[in-house]
Amino acid sequence: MSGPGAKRGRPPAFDRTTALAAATRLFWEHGYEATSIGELTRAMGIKPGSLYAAFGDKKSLFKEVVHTYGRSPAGAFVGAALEEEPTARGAFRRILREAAAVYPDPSHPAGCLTISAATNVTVQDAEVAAFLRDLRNANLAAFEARLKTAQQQGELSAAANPGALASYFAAVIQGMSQRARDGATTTELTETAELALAAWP
Amino acid sequence: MSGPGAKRGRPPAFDRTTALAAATRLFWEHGYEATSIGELTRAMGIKPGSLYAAFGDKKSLFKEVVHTYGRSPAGAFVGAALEEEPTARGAFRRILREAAAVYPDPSHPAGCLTISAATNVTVQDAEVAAFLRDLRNANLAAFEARLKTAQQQGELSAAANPGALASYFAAVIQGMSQRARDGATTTELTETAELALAAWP
DNA sequence: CCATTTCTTGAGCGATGACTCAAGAATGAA
DNA sequence: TTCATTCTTGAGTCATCGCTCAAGAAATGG
Repeated sequence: MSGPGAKRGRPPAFDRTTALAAATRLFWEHGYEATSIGELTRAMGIKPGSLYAAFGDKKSLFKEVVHTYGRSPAGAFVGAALEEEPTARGAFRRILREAAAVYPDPSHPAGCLTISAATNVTVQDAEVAAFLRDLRNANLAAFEARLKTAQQQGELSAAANPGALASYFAAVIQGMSQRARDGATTTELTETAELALAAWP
Repeated sequence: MSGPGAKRGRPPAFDRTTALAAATRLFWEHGYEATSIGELTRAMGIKPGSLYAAFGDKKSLFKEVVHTYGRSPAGAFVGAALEEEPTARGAFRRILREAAAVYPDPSHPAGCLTISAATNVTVQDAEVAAFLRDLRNANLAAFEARLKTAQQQGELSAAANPGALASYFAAVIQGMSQRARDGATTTELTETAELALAAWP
């Protein structure tokens, strides 16, 4: 008797989700190139052969890590605020305050994986750096789009500059991630967030 | 006949300063670990033996690079502004505007070497990451000291929070460096700088 | 001239990087 | 039981890593 979901062959000896979470922690903490396959297999509790069979090569594993990170609470709060908050000002206030709470949270590595995991790469891994940079610049574009909408709806004055504001908030958020990795606390980053909001026109 | 400055032995076939500049470009662009000895020797125009004789090991070379970078225009403008400007507000205005001009300058790699050259390191090079982090946090402390002085001198109101302001400006500057590496232009970063200054109490 | 000193050079060291593969083990299907 | 399928395992691939060293070359001192 076999259920409809029964798989043939030997079943995997590890849980794919928890293994991916272990890989996420390592990439988050040390970045793409500074995390070796040996460290990954040890943390994930599997051998190289199993890793390559389940996730493909190192780049594929990293991209899957980034993808799931972007759907996790620590990675999705920006998009959620942009979608859920009725006003642009409310959205950026929430983004900055949540960043101040999330980035130094000791339950995971400090800062934002997308911001800091591929800063230093060799030439042959330039593709990985470009992958994260495109994600960051897509976020910047989403900021600008939200601010332009606010301007059209009258929330933001016609004299305001949506592109400049978007670039400013992006810089502040990326800086907050860096500061969290340098040891800044939630209290400190909350003060930064409130000061940053003072620039709202 | 020998001049008083005459050195014995075979003279070096390369200029130490230009070789160091070549190493600086590589570390600035790719970071500490992503720059190999092979790339360094090729860019510096010397062989490994000469490099190790002249600069010690890779860590020593990197620290010397960071040291000279900190004395170059691109690395010294922060300290110069803090010392030379009569008011704290003038100092931070100048720092932010110069950062907007320097970070995307195409005559050298984008951003700040101290901020981005050791973000992703393996465990055995944690010392290098700590070395740069200490420099960044020393800069933060200098910010706070300057703001406290301004408060004592009456430039800054007693209600203002020097520590919070220092942390805020540090985050903005680190974010501007990141944004420059992501392709932000001087125009864009100048707008960021002006918006950041709006937070001044 | 020769001796001494300093630098260059090319070969090569051991360790580690990402990655592969044949052989064995664990399952469902027939 | 036997087969087919899927996963695990350990050994091992080649390339590159940081780094070293003996031998030779280029300078000065005597």
